[in-house]
Amino acid sequence: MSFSVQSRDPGSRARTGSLALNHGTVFTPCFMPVGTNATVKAMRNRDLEEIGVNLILGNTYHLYLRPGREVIAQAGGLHGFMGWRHNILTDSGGYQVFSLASFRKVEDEGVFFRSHIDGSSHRLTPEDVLDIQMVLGSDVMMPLDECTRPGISLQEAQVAVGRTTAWLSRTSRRWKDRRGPMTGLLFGIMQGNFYKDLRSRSAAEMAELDLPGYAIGGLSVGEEFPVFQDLLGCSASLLPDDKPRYLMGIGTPLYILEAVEAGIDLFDCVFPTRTARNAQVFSSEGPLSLRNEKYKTDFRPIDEACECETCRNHTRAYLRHLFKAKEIEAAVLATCHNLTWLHRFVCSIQEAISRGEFLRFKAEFLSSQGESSAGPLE
RNA sequence: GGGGAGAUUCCCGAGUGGUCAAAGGGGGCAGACUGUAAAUCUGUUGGCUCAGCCUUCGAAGGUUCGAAUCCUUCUCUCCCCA
Repeated sequence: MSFSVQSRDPGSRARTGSLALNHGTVFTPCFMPVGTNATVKAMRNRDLEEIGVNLILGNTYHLYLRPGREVIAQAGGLHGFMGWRHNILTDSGGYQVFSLASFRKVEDEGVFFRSHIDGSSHRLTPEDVLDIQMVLGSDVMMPLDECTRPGISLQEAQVAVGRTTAWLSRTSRRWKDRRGPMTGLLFGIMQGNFYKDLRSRSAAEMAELDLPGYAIGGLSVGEEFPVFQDLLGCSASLLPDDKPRYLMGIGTPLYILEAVEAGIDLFDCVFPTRTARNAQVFSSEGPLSLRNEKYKTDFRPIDEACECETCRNHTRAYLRHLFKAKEIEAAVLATCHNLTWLHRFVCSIQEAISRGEFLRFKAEFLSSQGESSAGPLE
């Protein structure tokens, strides 16, 4: 068994655990920075190592289109290609079925789509997607799924979740047939849109496949926070307790706290890296928009309590200047801060769970984030 | 000394009688961003007692129902010839 629960919070479903992967053991709860194109934007591998990151996310769809599986195969896999010695989880491209909806057509056999880069036509089956991830040498592979937007009808959601489940069976069969000693783990992905019955059915059908881990997909796709909260609680409780649970696509403090409370072990999100490039940074007092005029002569670090390289060496006023001047270093420093800050935040959550004080930690954190606990955190 | 071009809202710059508080950039200010088509995108950017009114297109006069746009004079800038 690659996953084991280490401690449980008495007041919630939160737990700590360890997940043994091919490139090292990951302690959970764990936030994975997103490195879609074989790089976490604005970060060098060494920067990530210094932060303490040992699991990042890559994207099969993007890497398939560019540089292409042949290049990465010749490089001996994605780790070697990008020079990353630690773990990589690869997303399948299921999210692009959602985010690039105007470019694709979904059929039972697979996804037909036009490249967002050059418009060329492609077809990817669930088997193709698994095969590509095996070429990449992913430590955790995600199956092709159909991520749907909020507001679709029950009938549409049924079709999508049925297809996702069927694709997962095919992916699982392929994985079991072809895996060797160093093959990465395959996780299932729950879908079901915002229909609890469908979520329940999806979970039950996934569990029959007895996979090493299970993910919740199709949340945080534009729904209101209470809707997210409700579906998350329900969805997480449907997944097996002895397997890692991965909530896909969340990464703000508030969402992470909700996820951990619901028993989630892994999560990933572009939010910390993207918003850093757009001048928004986390702090213990809530998020800061570094371009704002009020920081013009604010010579304090982003967060007095943060020990990241940015906070140790630079001020808000300097960061604001770099953003205003459109200097590359602005993105580097802000990204470094956000990933460090979030990593420390998740480490604190781990410690709180170990002490059995997760709910207290959550309450204290939320009250420290200014007047609104929900607004600025999102 | 002679000839020519031009002065527009924070900047550049379009506009040549009404639909112009004035296109488009830039800059400024603010907002968004959650399995990355994102170092991106959106809003806003004269004033006020704000569905209306006032002030504004180098300055001052004038023509006209009406002018940033036409006429006169002036100021300044740039280019060419002596």
